[in-house]
Amino acid sequence: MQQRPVKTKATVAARKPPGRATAAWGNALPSQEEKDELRRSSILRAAAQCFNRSGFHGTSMEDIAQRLGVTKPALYRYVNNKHDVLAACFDLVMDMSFRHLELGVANGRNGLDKLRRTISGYLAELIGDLGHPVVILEEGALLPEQLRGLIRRRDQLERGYRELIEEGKRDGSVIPCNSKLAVFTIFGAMNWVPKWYRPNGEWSPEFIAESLVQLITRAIDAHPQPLRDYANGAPGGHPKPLETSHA
Amino acid sequence: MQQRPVKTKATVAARKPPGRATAAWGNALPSQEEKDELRRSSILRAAAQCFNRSGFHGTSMEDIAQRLGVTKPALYRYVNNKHDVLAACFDLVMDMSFRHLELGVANGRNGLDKLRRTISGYLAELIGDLGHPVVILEEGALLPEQLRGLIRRRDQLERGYRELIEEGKRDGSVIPCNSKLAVFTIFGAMNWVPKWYRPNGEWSPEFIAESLVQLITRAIDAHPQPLRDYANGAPGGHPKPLETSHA
DNA sequence: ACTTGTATTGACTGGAAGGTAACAATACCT
DNA sequence: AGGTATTGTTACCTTCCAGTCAATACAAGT
Repeated sequence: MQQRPVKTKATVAARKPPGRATAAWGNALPSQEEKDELRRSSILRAAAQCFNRSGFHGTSMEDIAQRLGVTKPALYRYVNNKHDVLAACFDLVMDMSFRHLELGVANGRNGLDKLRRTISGYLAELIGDLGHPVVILEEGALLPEQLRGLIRRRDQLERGYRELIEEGKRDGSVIPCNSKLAVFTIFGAMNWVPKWYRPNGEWSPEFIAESLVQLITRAIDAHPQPLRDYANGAPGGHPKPLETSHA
Repeated sequence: MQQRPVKTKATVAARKPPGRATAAWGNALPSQEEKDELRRSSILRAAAQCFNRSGFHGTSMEDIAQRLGVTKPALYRYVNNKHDVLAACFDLVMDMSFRHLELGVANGRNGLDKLRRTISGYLAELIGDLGHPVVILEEGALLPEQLRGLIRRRDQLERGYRELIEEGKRDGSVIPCNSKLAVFTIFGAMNWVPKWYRPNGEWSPEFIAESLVQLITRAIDAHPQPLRDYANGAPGGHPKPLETSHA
């Protein structure tokens, strides 16, 4: 019996288990569904890297395949089409964003502290692994219904950020300000990172994440302190590839 | 005698003047070169709008032509190819950026004030006319030599910003901070504007530009004051097209 | 070794888009 | 009106790319 290729999570779940022993090796080695999902997320990571570099339309499916050492048709066993790949990337970014928002809300002591933790977590993950789907640009490439879904989630995320700012205003940790504009400013500063950050640069990821958080949140901090640990003096630093320079 | 189409400024300058009277109407109506240049910049404006919305690869030459009410081949009378259009757009952005930097340097009273004026001027022009070529994204679409030129100019611009920050550190208007990171943060916040700003929104361009400048520069302000004129309270505001929401 | 289901590929198709060339229309001068 | 430079269009060519399919290599159980 020839089975159709596995494409979506739903399809994966619907496949009936093969006749093979289902729990040999104590489930130590990945099951069929897990292997599929592993490959699928590999594709998403590679796609995100390409999209970040060249944009959606500037990336071909062969580019993605090449990065994985396979050929284009192999991808289509795990994804339906290019638009779904982009949408899935956006989904992952939003998942990650909400995760850090929840962490910040849970652990922060006041509005500003919650916001700091949220931003810090997001930045750390963003910087630590650019393979992570950033893809904040190119939303316009989504199909209309996909775009609607993304906008709904992004608006929800922005509301979460704004609520932290409003909370900070009430508890006195944040200055009076327009929370919408503040969030836009914060998002801009955060999402600009992939434009200039490159691994093997002159700063460690931790330094960058921490410094950026301090810089960004100082704009709305009711009791601004001097920045800690700022690397001052001549940047000097290591040379970088020309493509991104910023010297 | 059939003349080849006019493409570049150089080509335009090289054309010998026609036998027609050269200064009729007291030069009140545009000369040939001026007409060409007008149409050329119309193309660049339309292209920039398309690029901002859909990215370089997501925009076809027919999209640009349609926005101008002509057909694709008409464009090629004034433009060599799509990459040149993109490069020209970037050039215009850089011209504008440097113009405001020089204005800020000339008129500001100290480092921070110069920076404020620079940012304010840039933002005002950016917001006032989104037709202005923003195109900050999609640099990767440039051809290698074009990219080299852009990076050189952008690095120069960033250096100009950094020098203002350093000056502010010396004169006490700016806190000790890493000027590179500060500039990246500022650029991110500024260049994110096209992502969320739409005309006919709930705020006036002046309000947005002024509020953003205050927010952004407060991050490195040695003597931060409360924000002036911030629009507080419930955003309420007018509904916006769904595509961009941010509700 | 044989069989069965899995994973990947080479070859192909249709459509979109950059770019060109010959032709048509318009404006402008005499 | 007639001629001429200018401006724009229709038709076309070529390249690139998303997506498909039949055929092939691979893995694993028996």
